Amino acid sequence: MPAATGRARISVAQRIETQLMDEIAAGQINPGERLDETRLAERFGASRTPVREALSRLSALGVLEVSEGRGLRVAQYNREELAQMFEAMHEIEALCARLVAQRLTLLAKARLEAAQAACHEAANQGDRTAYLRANEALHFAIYEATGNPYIQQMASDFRRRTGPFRAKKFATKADLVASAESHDLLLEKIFSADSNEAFDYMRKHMEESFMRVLAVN
Amino acid sequence: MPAATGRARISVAQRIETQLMDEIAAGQINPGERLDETRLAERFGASRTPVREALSRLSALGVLEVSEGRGLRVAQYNREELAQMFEAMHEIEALCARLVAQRLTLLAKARLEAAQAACHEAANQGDRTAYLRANEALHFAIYEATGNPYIQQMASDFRRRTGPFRAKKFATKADLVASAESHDLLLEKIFSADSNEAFDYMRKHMEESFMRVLAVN
DNA sequence: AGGACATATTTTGTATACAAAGGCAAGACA
DNA sequence: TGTCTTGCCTTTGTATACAAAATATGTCCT
Repeated sequence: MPAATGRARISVAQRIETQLMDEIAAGQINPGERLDETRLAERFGASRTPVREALSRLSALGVLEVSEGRGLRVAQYNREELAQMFEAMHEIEALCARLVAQRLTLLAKARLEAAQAACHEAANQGDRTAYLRANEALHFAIYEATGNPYIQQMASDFRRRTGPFRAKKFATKADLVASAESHDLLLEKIFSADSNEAFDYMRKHMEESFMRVLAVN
Repeated sequence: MPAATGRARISVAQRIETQLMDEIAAGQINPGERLDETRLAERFGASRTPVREALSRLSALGVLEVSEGRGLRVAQYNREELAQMFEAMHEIEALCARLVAQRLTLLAKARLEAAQAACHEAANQGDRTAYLRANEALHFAIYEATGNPYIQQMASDFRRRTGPFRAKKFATKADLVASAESHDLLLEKIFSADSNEAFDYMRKHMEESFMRVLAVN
């Protein structure tokens, strides 16, 4: 197919990959759901080749897994696996918090504060969707503030993989507000430049988060 | 990779992927080197399709990167990027050491000791190739001993990505012996169940390692 | 001789065709 | 009625063909 006109050098395979990734992270496609190449090809108006490429990459990233029988499914975890994955994410996030506390730049601090403000606004309005987005943005801002793109990447990957399971965790407005307040404390620790405190608090924050996840999964 | 537990039905694409991964990690294919689909297809006696799948997955894993112009190359890093990547690896390894110290099982301990014995043997014989393999095995044993497959995966990925740069680091027999002795201390800390000591010492060990890498890259 | 334009070649990306491996269903036999 | 077998059919994996983009090459004109 003639590549899309204009300067968009994005390949069909890439488009499909990011689209699927987004839908999976947002929980629009559920864990365990099977992905049929032919159907996807049809849906995206492309052939199976770019679809396969996208699926292949996603499975390399651990977002998809090979089904026992055959085919690819959105990765699905039992409670133990969930716990392990969240443990990994906790550790990475705590590591990030420590690093940020150690090397916070003014720019990064400003970004963190802006992200946090967005969280509070969404929480106060009880806008669940907006809060989810703002929450993600805040965490990504923390990763970015480490100044280490590899750590950032690693943390982002985990957040994406756990996305489907965290999506349902915020039920009420009170949940949102509580989460935002927890962020306040977290940022306070980070800004205090006490890296150990930041590290510990992030672990605490993430554990709380995981308990909520367990409650709904 | 969650290698299928069932039958060993290996696809051509998988074979190519692992083969390339091994060669890259071993430094047989150098960073910056360009990978030509057609040539690889020829070499593996397959068509471009499975080659593309393998390359695609490897690039998703960060082992390959898209060249500025076009095409895929083995990922190549300048000194700053190298430092960042090694920092990430250091942190992950230190994290592993801490976790292992916290939750060491007898089986894991036995495995670690066996791996360490293999290191010593290779070092004493001055067998560089054998030492490299034994060294890798020891580190992988540490990852495995965390009991967390996701952390294990993450650490393994980093080790593979940094593989090409660490490959040349052991020049003399003395280097090997020194490394093996450093491992002795590391395992001692881990076995002592003092997770903070293990964490700190692993960082130290990795820093030393990185200094060597910088010297040759 | 030098530059600009055109053409060839290389290379990537996508589509389609084809083959093989399981699963599923229907029918046969106990 | 239950189970086993057989054949179809879906789905995956690989090959090949085709199209588009980019770079390299060459030629022509000034």
